[in-house]
Amino acid sequence: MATMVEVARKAKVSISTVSHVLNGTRNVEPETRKRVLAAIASTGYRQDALARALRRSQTDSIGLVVSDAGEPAFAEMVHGVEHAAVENGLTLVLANSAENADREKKAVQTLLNRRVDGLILARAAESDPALLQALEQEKPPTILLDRIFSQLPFDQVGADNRETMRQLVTHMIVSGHRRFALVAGDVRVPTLQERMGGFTDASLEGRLGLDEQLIITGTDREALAEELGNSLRTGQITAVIACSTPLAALSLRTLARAGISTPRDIAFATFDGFDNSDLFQPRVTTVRQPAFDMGAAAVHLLVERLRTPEASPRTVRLQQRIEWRESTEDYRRQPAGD
Amino acid sequence: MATMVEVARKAKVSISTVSHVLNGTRNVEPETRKRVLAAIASTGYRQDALARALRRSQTDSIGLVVSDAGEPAFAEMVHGVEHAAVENGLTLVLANSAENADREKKAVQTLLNRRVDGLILARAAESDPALLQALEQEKPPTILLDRIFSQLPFDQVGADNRETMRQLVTHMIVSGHRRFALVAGDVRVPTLQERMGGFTDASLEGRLGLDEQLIITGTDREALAEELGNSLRTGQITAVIACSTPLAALSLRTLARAGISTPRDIAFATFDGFDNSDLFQPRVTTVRQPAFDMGAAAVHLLVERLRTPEASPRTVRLQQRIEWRESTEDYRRQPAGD
DNA sequence: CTGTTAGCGCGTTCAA
DNA sequence: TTGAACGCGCTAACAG
Repeated sequence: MATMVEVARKAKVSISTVSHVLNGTRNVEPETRKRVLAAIASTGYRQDALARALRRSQTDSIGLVVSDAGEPAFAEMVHGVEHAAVENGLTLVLANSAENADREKKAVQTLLNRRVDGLILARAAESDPALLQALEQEKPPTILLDRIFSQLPFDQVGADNRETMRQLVTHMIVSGHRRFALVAGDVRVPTLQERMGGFTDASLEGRLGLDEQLIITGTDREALAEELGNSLRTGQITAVIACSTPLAALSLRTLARAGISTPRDIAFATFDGFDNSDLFQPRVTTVRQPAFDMGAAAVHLLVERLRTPEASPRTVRLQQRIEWRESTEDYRRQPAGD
Repeated sequence: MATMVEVARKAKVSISTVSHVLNGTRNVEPETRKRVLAAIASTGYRQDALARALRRSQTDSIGLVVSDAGEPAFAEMVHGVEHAAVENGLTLVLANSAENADREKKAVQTLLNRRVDGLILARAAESDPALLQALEQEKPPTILLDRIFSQLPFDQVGADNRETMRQLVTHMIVSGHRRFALVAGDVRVPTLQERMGGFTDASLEGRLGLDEQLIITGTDREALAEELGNSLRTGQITAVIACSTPLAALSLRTLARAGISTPRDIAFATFDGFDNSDLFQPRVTTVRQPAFDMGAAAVHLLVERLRTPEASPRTVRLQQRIEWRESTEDYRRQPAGD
């Protein structure tokens, strides 16, 4: 690899001149600039971003830690982050915590060692609280993505999970449902907690009895499926709501095993959901996360933060859209009480 | 940020000793090592990967350029690459070319400027041939992922697209189909070309007439849909095969618009396909790409290449699995000729 | 077993 | 308008 020295020699200038034409950081005689450019072309010189970063103490790169690169919603977020990053002249360094506190910590360490200019964290469910405290100490510019912890002094971007869930459930109550099963999953995850919160809100407003709201929580898929299956078998429940894509898959599978189909026998809705839902049966009513936009928003917040490090933290909540489909349409069965 | 100098001073040793306990690169008295470790902890020192990389001319990072971060198959590849990367102590720098030659070139430039130790490329369809030539010149360790160009002197990993398509079509011919529509899409993409090749192979072996193999190629979605729609309306075709997820979506949508349903009226199969296919109707027969494994394989090849730069290039083809489902099962209509 | 020191390739002051 | 020279933080060769 050619370095500046070779370019300088070839162009018969000093390396400082080369640097300046490269960065446009001071005026240089058109004539000499031309010579330099020619020398660059002929040597195949390429600026060493490492040395440059070391010297400027700025890498023009950001780190992104996602908790599950597998889920489509996260993949879209990554996509959005990458897109907005290049738009802002930033390179993206990606790490995956696989929902594991230890890997998450290591990932953050690695990224910090690489001197990324900023960090975007979609935190793991069992994330070590100490991690965030440590970050508060060192205060590298950090954005929390998707999973919002409201009392934290960080910039954050998420979706209005609680409100959207409230709307979803309210609508279903209005159309006659009274006995719900909410497949909530791991409620240590703030996102899922918010969704559960929205369900509770709507239940209160709709004056649902406690026995009419079955909330299924937990980490173990088998256990979740079994609990759902059992309660389905009572025949009371008229609507199932899943709080994430994996929970939806699990729920649909459980429904199928129990010989229950939607929308004929039961109503069904989910958050996040599946791609191309309108091509397939059952057409599932889905709360779509603006995942791409969330990723992009995180980058924008980060860029802002880099510009004004002392500004007070902001939380951005993006709106979600409810895509109503047949799985919640065909409600005919009325609960016994009516 | 604390530097080695501060750690050294605090531990009353030289910076070289600090470096050596950090990297375990030479023996050091347990006593002094302890002092150093203590100093590191108390200063909150963190090794600067930039300076280290500059000095060693090795970044322990790899660059990945994907052509469409949106498609699930690519998302899975990214996932696989990331996973295998950390396993090998490598950090992943991600870029997206969005199927655009220009962005792809810029991405490669950026990555090279960052002095990544190696490159993994899932190339864009309209990728500039000059790009690869340039790479051959500079020869940074490079792996071509998913889209294989057989005559190129690079390590490559792909799937056995041709063979799998041949099997798929042969099986369908055997079960009685004779009039196919292949939605092939942009056949400049090697992957899609291979799949088309497999279709032709099977047609030959199955003695299909030329009028019995409708191959729909092109870039414009509208045009593809229209051509498929038109040929569907002739009522001759008994099987549609889509060569990628977006093409499958487009095909299913076209079928729906034409009032044709699978498997009742027509057989349907696709490559790549949709997540959780077994939960939804129609249950689509799908050739599943081992995307995660392909990503991981690319990293392994890269690590090998870094170890032995002069070894001759290898091409790895991973096997694909055909997931047979109902969309190809229910074949009753026989072509008029039988 | 430990310390001194010369760069890695750049950006940036200071002087001319 | 240009050049000389220092140092970012680190590794590794050399010396002791």
